[in-house]
Amino acid sequence: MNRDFAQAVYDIVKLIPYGRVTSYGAIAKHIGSPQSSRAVGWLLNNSLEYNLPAHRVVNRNGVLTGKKAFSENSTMQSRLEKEGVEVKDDKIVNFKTLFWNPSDELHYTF
DNA sequence: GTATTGACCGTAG
DNA sequence: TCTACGGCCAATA
Repeated sequence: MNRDFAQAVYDIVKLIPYGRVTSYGAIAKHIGSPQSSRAVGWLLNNSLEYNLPAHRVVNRNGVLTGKKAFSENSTMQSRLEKEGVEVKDDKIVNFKTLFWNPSDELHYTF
């Protein structure tokens, strides 16, 4: 597997603050491959065992497209709601407000 | 080495 | 506003 790519994705996901969310595209863009959002999603699916806050990562519309990847079909939504994120019909209500841009954390500079 | 799949995204009609 | 298509990247068969 492309270790560098995977590592970068995992590191960024780990930086997502409590109660905030981001998108696959934003992560991919921050890494340097704006078109690799699919790979990001794939990697997250394979990193459920890594103890990452993967539930804070959704698609560009704020929809919980990856909820079915979790053990229970409602695990993702439950965790988000537990963090104060309002979820309605599988999508984040205040997505635009809760959205966390990785660029805000300038720890990562490419 | 080729084909297919997947937690996606942007553009065009 | 909604749908369709193509493209991109990593992993698997």
